Amino acid sequence: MPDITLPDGSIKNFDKDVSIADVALAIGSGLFKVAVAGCIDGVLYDTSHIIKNNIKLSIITSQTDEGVQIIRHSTAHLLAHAVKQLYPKVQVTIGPVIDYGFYYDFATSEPFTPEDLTKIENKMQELVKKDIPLIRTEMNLTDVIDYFNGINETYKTKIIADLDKNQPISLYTQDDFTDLCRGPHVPSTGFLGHFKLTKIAGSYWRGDSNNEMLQRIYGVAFSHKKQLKQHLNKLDEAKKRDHRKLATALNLFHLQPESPGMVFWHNDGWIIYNIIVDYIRKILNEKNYTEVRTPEMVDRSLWERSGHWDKFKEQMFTTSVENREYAIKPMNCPCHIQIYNTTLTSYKDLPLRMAEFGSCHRNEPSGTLHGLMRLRNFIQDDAHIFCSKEQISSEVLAFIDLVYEVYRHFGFNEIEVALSTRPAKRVGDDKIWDEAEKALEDALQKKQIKYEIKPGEGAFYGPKIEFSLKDCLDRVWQCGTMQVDFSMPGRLDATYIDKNGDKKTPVMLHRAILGSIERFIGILIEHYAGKLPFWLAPVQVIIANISEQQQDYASEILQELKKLNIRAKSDFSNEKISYKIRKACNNKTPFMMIIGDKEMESGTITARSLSGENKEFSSVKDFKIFG
RNA sequence: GCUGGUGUAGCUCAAUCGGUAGAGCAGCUGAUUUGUAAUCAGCAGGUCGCGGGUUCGAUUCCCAUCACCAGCUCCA
Repeated sequence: MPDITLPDGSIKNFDKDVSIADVALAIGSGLFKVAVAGCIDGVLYDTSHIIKNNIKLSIITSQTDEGVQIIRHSTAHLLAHAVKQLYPKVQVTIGPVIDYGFYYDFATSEPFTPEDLTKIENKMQELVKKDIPLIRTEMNLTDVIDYFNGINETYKTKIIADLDKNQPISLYTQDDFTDLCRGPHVPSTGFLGHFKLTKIAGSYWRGDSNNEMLQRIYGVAFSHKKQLKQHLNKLDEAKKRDHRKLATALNLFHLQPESPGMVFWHNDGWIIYNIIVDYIRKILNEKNYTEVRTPEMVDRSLWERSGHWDKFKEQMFTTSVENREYAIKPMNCPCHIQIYNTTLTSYKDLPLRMAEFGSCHRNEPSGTLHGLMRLRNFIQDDAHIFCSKEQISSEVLAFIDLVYEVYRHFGFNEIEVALSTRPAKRVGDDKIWDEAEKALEDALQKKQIKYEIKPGEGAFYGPKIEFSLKDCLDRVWQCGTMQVDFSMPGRLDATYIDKNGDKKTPVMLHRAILGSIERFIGILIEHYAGKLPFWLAPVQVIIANISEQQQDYASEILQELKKLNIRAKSDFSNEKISYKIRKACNNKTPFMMIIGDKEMESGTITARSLSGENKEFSSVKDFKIFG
């Protein structure tokens, strides 16, 4: 005879054991219709779960986050169900929930086609209409293995092998389809329906590229049609922000097959590039960095000593000249140590901060190249800080502040931070790694920054803090980084003289704020949908005349703007003003100054912002950005 | 690198069930002299990604290759 306490504190009493669904119905039929699960003591259960004891219960509806997660999970099962009905030979593997939806990996010799996707989607809708109940059963391990072997689902038996052998294993059955699953699930397929299959792709069994390839189907799912529609619209909008499309439209750069992963910067793109470099250079000067420039191509022997030849060889471009083998630099660090080593350094000189806008080449796998985001040649706002162990903490802390300051200046507030720890392929002993990882972790905790730990993802010479930004399709790209390196200075014989006159090996901090300048520009373009803020816009002002009579006067205005270091251009073409405005808007130029007889007579200027707002100024000198 | 898809004019996209391609925008020329998101007309523009094969004939079919797109794996 359970007493059930609801979240509002009220207690429902029942004279017999009840299911969560019964409780929902007792509260109201409206709630019953949207109840997808129940939560007891923080654990989620199906609505069919029978309650025997006095407990606290909250009903999970399709309106809540948890409810939507369950809907997505059940939709993945629905997808597998539909696929099995249409293609009985296909084997099912796993189907987890992801942001906005789900995917399901299938093992099949015949890959799915886009036409299949439509067919599968229709079949899924058919199953939704039938409102098939999802029934949970439990079995012991051997029975489950027998069952899946019996229906020739060998991947399922492999998954079961990894499960806890002492726990009963739960299965969910909908009609003729049964899947291994922890649950919970919606009561019946009628709770689903607001989904769309979005893409087909290959994936590896257990995420290992040595394993066989599976066929993955991605989908999005929501509890309401409106949300699904909104999401699909958002994706469409996001595609319009794609930096590759915008860069073509705005004539910023291009890529071509003869040099995959390497950029041809056009004038306007290169202007943006230089503005960014100038800004960073100014910041570095304030923060007491020096700037250097080192060779692009260095003899193999240096890379052997630095450890790159051993750990990084596949990703380096090499070339031979006069029987000597060279590598085009993938990183600047060994070269910076060469400069460091040319002078005898005292502990008083530390920390020594050496920056370079260094061009790096890395032989990235062809399938990973992606616009400006993933290139084979890019320039980093790289620097190496040579310091003593005692100085690590303050340098890392100062750098974290600097990263946030710079990102804010560019208009970014959403920054993801991760700590990547020692990889399998590495140099330096574990004691050194312990110290290095701790140094970074302490700094993050001191700054009270939320971060994710990525085990095994550090650089081969040291752990790193990663600062990442998202692109328009929510893909995360690492930009800034701070890496502690106790190994390379020693390998390349860097030393300093300490207080007692003894030779010591400095610690080296590898750090970049923007990371790759190219990638950062890609993210900027998408972040602003091409409408860069005034200080970054390659063309800041377009002067347009109404008719030919004002052309000379407009030319004078143009010259005045240029004298004020404003990047201005003219549009004196034989077009109507509305056409010129349209053109400037399409080019995302922040301001126009339209010169007609009125302006010529009064000597004033009227500026028009990209959003269409007009403001009058008494002279060019008085012009201030607005809007 | 792996799986699947795509590749036609500067851009966005048609067409040809095998008979060497067409539109809009951009460009150029001319007319128009215009007041806040497209004035009109004309012209020019393509070895149909590159290389083979089949065929009387290939942009179209087949093979190979390169690049791009999506995802996976990787990623400093």
